[in-house]
Amino acid sequence: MGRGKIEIKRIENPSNRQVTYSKRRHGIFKKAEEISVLCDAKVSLVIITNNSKVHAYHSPTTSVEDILEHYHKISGKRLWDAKHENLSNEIERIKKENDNMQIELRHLKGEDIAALPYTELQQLEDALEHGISSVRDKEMEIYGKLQKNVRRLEEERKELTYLWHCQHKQEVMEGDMGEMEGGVCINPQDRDYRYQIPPFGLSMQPNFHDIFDVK
Amino acid sequence: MGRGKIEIKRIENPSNRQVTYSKRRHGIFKKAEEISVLCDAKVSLVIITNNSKVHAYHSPTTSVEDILEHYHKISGKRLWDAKHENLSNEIERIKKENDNMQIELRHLKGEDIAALPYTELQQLEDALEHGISSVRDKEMEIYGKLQKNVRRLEEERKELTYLWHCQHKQEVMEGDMGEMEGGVCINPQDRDYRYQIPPFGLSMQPNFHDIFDVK
DNA sequence: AACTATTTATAAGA
DNA sequence: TTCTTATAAATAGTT
Repeated sequence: MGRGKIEIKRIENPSNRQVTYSKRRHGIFKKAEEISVLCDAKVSLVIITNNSKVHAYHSPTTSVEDILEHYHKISGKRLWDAKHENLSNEIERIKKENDNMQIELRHLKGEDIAALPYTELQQLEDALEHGISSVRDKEMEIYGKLQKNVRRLEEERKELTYLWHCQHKQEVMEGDMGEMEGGVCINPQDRDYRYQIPPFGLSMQPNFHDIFDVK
Repeated sequence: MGRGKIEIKRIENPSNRQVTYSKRRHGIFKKAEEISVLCDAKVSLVIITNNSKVHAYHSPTTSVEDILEHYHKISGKRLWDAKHENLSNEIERIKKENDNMQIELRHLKGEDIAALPYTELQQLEDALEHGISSVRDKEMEIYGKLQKNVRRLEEERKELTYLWHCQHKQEVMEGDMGEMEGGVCINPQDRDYRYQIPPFGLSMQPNFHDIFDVK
């Protein structure tokens, strides 16, 4: 039906193919509508081009879902039932896993253990022992780092306090009799923490973050 | 396109409708195949008559599922009904829950705690302390019941041994001088465990099940 | 996007 | 039903 007969095989020229697609799509959609009206039938027509463009026609009173549902029921093929079943199975599986974990958790927290046999109680006790010792190890480790941090900060504070002390003395002396050579005026070996509260605003007390940020 | 032009509206005469349906179905299926071949497109065409007969054409290389999947993705319409979405959502939710529990469990078992802040470690320790004390309470309770059970069985054994003892004596006496009145021959107050191993086959040792089945 | 020669589909009749 | 055939409709190639 055209100026010439064509062979039914892939049209290699892309623009020709595109033109033919447009024309024939229009045609087939019209046919689809006509058969649905004339013959009182439900029609679902979906076309996907090789560039993944989708064109679809569905007879007015019915949704895609309805038609496919019907199709899938009658054809006996499982379209999405399989998926549905898979999902359901997975939910079952995960829920079971969930329940087991829930039970284990509750047991570890000492709940719902009334009905447990003695041997399981002992296993539970072992697990808890192991857990608590791990946690305590970790706490000790953190505590150790904390102490090291505190010591380090303490050292720094002493150093700064000492330096401030020297500086102060020097300034006083400068006021009296001019410059003195060098900034160090006390033997470093002898230097010690003589000023409990540093007289400058900067607090040398290690704060929470300094202490706990130990990783 | 026929002997006369027809109006596109439902054909009321059922046999005419049926005839037209057959002819046009043949026509549209042919068109569907042609467009799929000529234009290298995937086609899904499903027709359902008002008597629920289903006729379908699908381009050869693709299954219904593929086309629907594609259609669903690209059109953004929901081919999968609410059920599916609900199932998917539930899976997501449960998986999340699962993950959280998994983490909590591992923590309680002393695993993966390296990166935990100190405060959480302390909470963990508290939880473990609480758990272990519950478990130990329960163990003690069971132990108590066990002891009570053992005592009870011990009592029963004594009783039976005592009774056996009387019976035995009586039988011996019967053999000598006939029947004696009553079965009890020793003051119950005085009865005691005089026979370490009962001489009958029935062992009075409480078995594992007797002891541990204490709920 | 129109046009039109030709093919194709099909309505009505047998 | 199915086959036939006159005719409507679709469309290939062209402009």
